[in-house]
Amino acid sequence: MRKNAVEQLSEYLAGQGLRSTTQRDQILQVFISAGRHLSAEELYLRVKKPHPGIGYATVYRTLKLLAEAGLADERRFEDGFTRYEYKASDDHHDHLICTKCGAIIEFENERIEALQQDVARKNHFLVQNHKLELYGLCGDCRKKNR
Amino acid sequence: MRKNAVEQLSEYLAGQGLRSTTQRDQILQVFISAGRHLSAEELYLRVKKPHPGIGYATVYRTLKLLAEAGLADERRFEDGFTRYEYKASDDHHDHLICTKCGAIIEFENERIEALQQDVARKNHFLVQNHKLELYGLCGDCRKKNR
DNA sequence: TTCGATGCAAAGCGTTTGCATACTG
DNA sequence: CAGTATGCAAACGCTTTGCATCGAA
Repeated sequence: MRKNAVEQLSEYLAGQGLRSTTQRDQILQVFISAGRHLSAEELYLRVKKPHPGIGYATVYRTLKLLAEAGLADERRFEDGFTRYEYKASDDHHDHLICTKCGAIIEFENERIEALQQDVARKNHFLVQNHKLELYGLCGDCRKKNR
Repeated sequence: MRKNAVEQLSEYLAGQGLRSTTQRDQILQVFISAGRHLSAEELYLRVKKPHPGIGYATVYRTLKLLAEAGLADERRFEDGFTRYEYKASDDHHDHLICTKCGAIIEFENERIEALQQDVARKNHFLVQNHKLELYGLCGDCRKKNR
């Protein structure tokens, strides 16, 4: 866990005139330690174990908050629901997604990003954000298929 | 409109033991002539004008059918609902999406696709499909912003 | 003590489905 | 005729919201 994620949240909250709460801290900690690409439901279930009183809505609200605070990225994959991932400061990456087992592999590729900028420039477009997903079969599923 | 799209649908239906209906043909024709990236609702509204009797569900069901028949691509953008686009046989492309006015610009870039294959190969991954979306400001909106 | 945050349940919203009826093959 | 397709409305699944209560500042 990044050493000052909780602080980063506190600062954001303070700056917005919002309040720090135990629930928000609990959710943030579980979120960070739980691994990537969680749906709201997955996070809710994980948070619920140590903190049974927590409500579904609070998880949703906190996740949106984390996204606003720059601590989480919100992504919709093709499975229809929104997943969140903890956002380390400047670590941008894209995804390989196995259509059979659901595995999600991350990758980065600077050359692709550079080409994206070329495309944008040619279209007088200013890129703020992008999303690249490759759907297919992961190594394991390819083996099993044979 | 591609000259034999209706035939292509008929063939698919026949092959699957399904039936050709006037609604399916009407929806397909409106879909093709209506331009790209339609949501089910947009298509429903457009089909409704000339064919008021048509039902919402039929549009949804037909759209899924067209996707199965290979005549349409189903995509979820970040605005939360599914959009469909008419699929010319081998015309693959990606999207620039303006976060301000909603404009969708298409592009193709072979070098990016080649690099995607490299990434996949390194991860023992077999790509079946991919999705690249660049979100940002289009030329018009950049001008207006100043 | 004020006003934002929480938890619950209900509402929203796009999409899907059950069912009686209409129509294709 | 048999069985699929349609249209309507109700159901769905994920997400958001209203409201009374709780708790941070």
